Amino acid sequence: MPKGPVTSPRLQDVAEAAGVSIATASRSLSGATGVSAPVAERVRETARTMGYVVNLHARSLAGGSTRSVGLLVHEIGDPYFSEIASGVLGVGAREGLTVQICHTGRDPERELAQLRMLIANRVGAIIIAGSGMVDPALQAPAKVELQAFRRSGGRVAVIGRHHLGVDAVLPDNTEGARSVAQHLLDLGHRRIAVAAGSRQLTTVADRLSGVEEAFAAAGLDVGDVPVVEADFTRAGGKVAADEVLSAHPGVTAVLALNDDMAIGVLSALRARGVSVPGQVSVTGFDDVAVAGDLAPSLTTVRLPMSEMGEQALLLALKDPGARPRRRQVGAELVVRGSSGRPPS
Amino acid sequence: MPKGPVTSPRLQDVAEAAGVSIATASRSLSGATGVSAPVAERVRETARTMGYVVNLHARSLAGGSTRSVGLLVHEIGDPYFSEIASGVLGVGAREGLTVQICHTGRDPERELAQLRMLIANRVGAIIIAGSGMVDPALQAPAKVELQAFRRSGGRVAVIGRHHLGVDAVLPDNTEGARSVAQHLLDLGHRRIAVAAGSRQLTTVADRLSGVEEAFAAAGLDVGDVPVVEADFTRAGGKVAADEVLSAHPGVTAVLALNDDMAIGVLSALRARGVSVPGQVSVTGFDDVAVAGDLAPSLTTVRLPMSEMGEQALLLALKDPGARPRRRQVGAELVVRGSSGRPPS
DNA sequence: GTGAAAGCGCTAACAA
DNA sequence: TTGTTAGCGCTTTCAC
Repeated sequence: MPKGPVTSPRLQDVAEAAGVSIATASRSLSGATGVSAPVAERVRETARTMGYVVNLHARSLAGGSTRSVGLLVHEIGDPYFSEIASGVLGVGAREGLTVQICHTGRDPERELAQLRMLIANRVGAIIIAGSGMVDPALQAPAKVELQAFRRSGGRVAVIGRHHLGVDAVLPDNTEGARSVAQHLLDLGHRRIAVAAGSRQLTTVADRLSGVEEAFAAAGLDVGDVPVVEADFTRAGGKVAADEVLSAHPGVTAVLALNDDMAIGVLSALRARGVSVPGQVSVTGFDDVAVAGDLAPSLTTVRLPMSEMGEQALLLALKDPGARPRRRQVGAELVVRGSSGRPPS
Repeated sequence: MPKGPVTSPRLQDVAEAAGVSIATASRSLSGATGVSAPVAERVRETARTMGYVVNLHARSLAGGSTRSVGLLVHEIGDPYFSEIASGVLGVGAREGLTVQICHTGRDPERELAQLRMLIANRVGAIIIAGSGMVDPALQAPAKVELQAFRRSGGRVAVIGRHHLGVDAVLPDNTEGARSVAQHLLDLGHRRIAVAAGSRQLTTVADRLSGVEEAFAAAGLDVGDVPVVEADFTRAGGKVAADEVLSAHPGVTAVLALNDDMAIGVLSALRARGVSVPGQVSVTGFDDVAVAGDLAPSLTTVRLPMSEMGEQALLLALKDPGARPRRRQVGAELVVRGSSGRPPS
């Protein structure tokens, strides 16, 4: 952008003003050892009065190191990702790192383009948040890029299951889904519909398998359980709810595979005059901040998103291990007002 | 971070492999003119097969220009800011810019530190989102820093704050607040409490003045209207609601100055068994994505957050004008289920 | 159309 | 403790 006469003071200028060499000035300002205290202080003072700000591009070019990380999310406006981002920004600030955030829009091509951009920016670490794809082929180009990045010294961590062969923070999607399904079964529900996102998403696949596990253990025929696939969003939840109501009118509970869909389901049920949980129970997954403030408040599975973001960055910052590390994080059932006994 | 032997191919390597000079290679890859088509294509092909990725630090050092922008938000986990960020990331991606996001936590000191970091990163533009402080002294250091940044060619735009003397996207807080207050008056409410954030925030001050304007026009004594000051958050909304119920039991409507507080108010009222809008009406401000999905759905004032983010970046990207530009954005009343006539 | 060479602002040997 | 100097990887005159 700036193309004109950009004129910020350089280290050179500070050094001259302070009457020292550029090397001494550099050492003073970067807090390195080997400078006498009074000299260092004088340099810092001159820099301050001149409004000098180090040029990090020059620093990282010369020093070879970077103090920045990249974060790839599907959509920052989505609470799931914004809470993860919050965690990442938090430790980033603590560690003095700058964080570059990019949208992928769940599109492998855009993901790849943004990945390249981050690599071009020579970030020290890349965090990828959000579900992977069940089909490894879709992520193959990204994998190639990432491995080259790691070979050249970059660190990578992902949140959620991926076929990327890197450090990962893994929420226990299967167990979480099993527990919320079990919760509905315990309440006495037998006619349960699942509102799911695309089965191409590993998150959906994992959660679905947890649900099926619980159903199977309860002696239900998994084949009989309607699984409605729609967008993994609020709008998708509405679509799914409408389909459930029209195609499976006897259903007494809708188990949505994320909170966003659950909110859409609640909204669609309200619009149709179906009482929750009186006629139909609804559950979600993730426990986004607003889940507890909905009416009825949403029964869901809590994932510590912010903490997952923190963990991912911390993992990436660690010395690289010989093989990929995994940080399992718990998924805890949170029972609130949207689930109850089925109508008798 | 990476300190070890980082070895990505350099432009030099590509040039050698393609059998051209480094200058020609540079021109070919940056899409500059003055290279024959076949040569350019050959260079690009070699670069591709070698996995070459330009080093943007080197590029901006040499070229003096940057393709990155900084975005300062109070807290990315807050939907208000995450929706703004979404807009910024959107045009950023379209324009091929990287976006660095920082938290300020509404703390002038952290804001200043993050600002310095962005400047050190030599971003081309800085976007600051979120309310400013009524007291200009609190922002004085930031203002100094920003002006130096602009003098050295940087662009700046703010969202929803004044006093900084830069391009600004300004939601019409006063008019929006006036219209929602008028809405409550039209419904017949006379005993209205306001749930406000700190009056130190310009956003709060502006919205408050709109509310008072409406009240005064209706012949109400503004001094009689209880204004409860609390955190400008969900938790603050709960606190405010509790205080309203205990100190001003006759109130028939709570006008919250943002949706976050309104959600807290709704939650507190529900906990106390107060029906909305039967006994008490509640209104918000911002229209965050979830506002329409609450129960009752929230009457509020819509701000086009995502669009505000887009506008701000577009403004910053424009050629700098002689004097600060302002993009006024409308604040539109959205009547939903949380407001109704006062109990008779 | 292509190449040689001079920096961009800084860090990090190496000398003194 | 301080200074000198050689790059980091790239863009961009200026010659050819």
